[in-house]
Amino acid sequence: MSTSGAWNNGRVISYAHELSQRFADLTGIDPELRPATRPEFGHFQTNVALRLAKTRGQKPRDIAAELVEQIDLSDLCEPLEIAGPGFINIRLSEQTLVNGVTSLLQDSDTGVTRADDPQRIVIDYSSPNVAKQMHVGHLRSTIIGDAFNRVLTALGHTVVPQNHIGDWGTQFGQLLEQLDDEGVDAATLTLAEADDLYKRAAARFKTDEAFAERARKRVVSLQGGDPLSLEQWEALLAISKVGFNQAYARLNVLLTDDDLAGESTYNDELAEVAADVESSGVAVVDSGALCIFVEGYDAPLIIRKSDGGYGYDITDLTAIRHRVTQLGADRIIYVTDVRQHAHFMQVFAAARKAGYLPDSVVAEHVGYGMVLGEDNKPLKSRDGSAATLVSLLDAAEAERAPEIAMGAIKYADLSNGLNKDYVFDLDRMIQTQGDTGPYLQYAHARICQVERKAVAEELVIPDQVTTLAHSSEQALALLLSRYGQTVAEVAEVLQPHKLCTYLHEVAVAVARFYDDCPVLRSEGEVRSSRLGLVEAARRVLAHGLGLLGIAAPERM
RNA sequence: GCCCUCGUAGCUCAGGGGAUAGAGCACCGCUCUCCUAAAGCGGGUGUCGCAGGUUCGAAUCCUGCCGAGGGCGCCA
Repeated sequence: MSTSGAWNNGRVISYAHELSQRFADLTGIDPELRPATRPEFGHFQTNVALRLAKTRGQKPRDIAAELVEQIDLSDLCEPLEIAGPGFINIRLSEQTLVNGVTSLLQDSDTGVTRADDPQRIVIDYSSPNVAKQMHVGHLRSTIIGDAFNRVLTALGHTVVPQNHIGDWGTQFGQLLEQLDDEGVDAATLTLAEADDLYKRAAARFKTDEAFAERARKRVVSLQGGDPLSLEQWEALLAISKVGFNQAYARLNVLLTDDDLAGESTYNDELAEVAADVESSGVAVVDSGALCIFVEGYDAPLIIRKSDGGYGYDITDLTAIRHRVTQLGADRIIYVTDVRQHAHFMQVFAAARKAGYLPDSVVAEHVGYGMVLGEDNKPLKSRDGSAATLVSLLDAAEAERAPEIAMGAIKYADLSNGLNKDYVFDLDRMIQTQGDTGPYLQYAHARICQVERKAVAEELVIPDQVTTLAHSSEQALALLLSRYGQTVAEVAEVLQPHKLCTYLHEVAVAVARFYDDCPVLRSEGEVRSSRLGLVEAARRVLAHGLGLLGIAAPERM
């Protein structure tokens, strides 16, 4: 690779990677190549000389001079410069930037390179509760998980989404009793009506002891297979799916009914798993309950409750076993509320102990923070319960066209660090100024406009560029060359905001280029190259927004 | 009590061993007979919560403390 320049078997390669490799070959250490912190420092910088100074016992600037003498980057770069205490500053040549944009234009994957070792990756996300409306928390899980799905798929992995819906909890006893008491046929309800009915049932459960007793018994009979109860349960499931799918369609997420794998899925395996961990000695009976104690945690996982029932600990454990043995997962990603972090860490540890999660399989919990209202408290609806997902989508669509509104909401959610809470500020997120979804969409739409006019003038959108003389052209070209690497990083660290930050930088560079460099009013080779550059930028924006699940409209 | 996360500009947040700590918003100017001004350009702010330590170098790593939020046996 070290002599292949900007090309690698026709695939787009990262300059950062290439340069990094050459310094590593020469020095034997990671050069920690970084984008330059200031434009006058060039395009990239490395502190490798500073870091070698210690072991070599030489002055950093002397080492830098030595390295600059030895390394040959003339096929890619301008002459290297040594600055400050011993930094080596690297500036790519215009020809290198030109080649980079051309290779991007000729790459059907827009610079995203497929993984060498494609994996089967299970992502557990969305996970709404049956007979309840989706709320803000599900919004986050759904769009974050959807972004992971798209990013990992783009890198060539096989993603197996698992929508772990809450379809088997104790709430069903209350629901079914309430249905009977009100004489309601579950199949006739909407999801919102079912939600209301559940709220009435939950209120009664707290105050009406006779009702509570009936509800508890009803759970037992449902889980014992009572045909009438099962029929009602299935009806609730059916109307819930309708509601979920409406929300997924509006959000344009990839989930389908094929991805449903609710809690009830594992019901038949629970007794077997309990028996297994008990006989292997991984689980022990403590205070009447079957428990797995994990080092570092005071409280055990409750595999089987003292009353003989099963809870979520064993369901999650069994789900891991299923995902490893049946779904063939190499990596499992859970996208849930950050408050469940300790729970999943404990479940992973227990699963390793029980032999359900081999060391070869990576399990990760990605926790996200709360969505807050203007008052900095969890976002609530009028009645004090958590705000529904539908109400948020409605509010946004009242202000903007659907694909802009959804882009605004998704970008606002994905562009913050995941584990932080954020305030749902609709006015801010729908603006086209600032670090927002609509700003990125606008940058894309503007490029489309230029291209439409070009085509109307019977120009062709080229698949190569030949000259990039202006600093705004070069800045954009350099940024575009970092796209594939950025996507790969997001896949590794599971932090979508890094892609958001990158795409915002691209949009800013596009806007600046747009102001500085007329495309259609330029001529000849310059015009052709600018059309090519703008097309490369359009592809990166469209592709990147696509990975975030955000539409890239051609007009706004 | 134990554990986790967070504390960076007036506000919302990036950055997580390296050069003068960056964006966006807000505020004040400037730029359309010119591809969408839904934009761009210019203008200035910081005890990086506090105190020690490690290092040639710390916002970044370590320890302690302060502050905010969260989690800790039969709910999910």
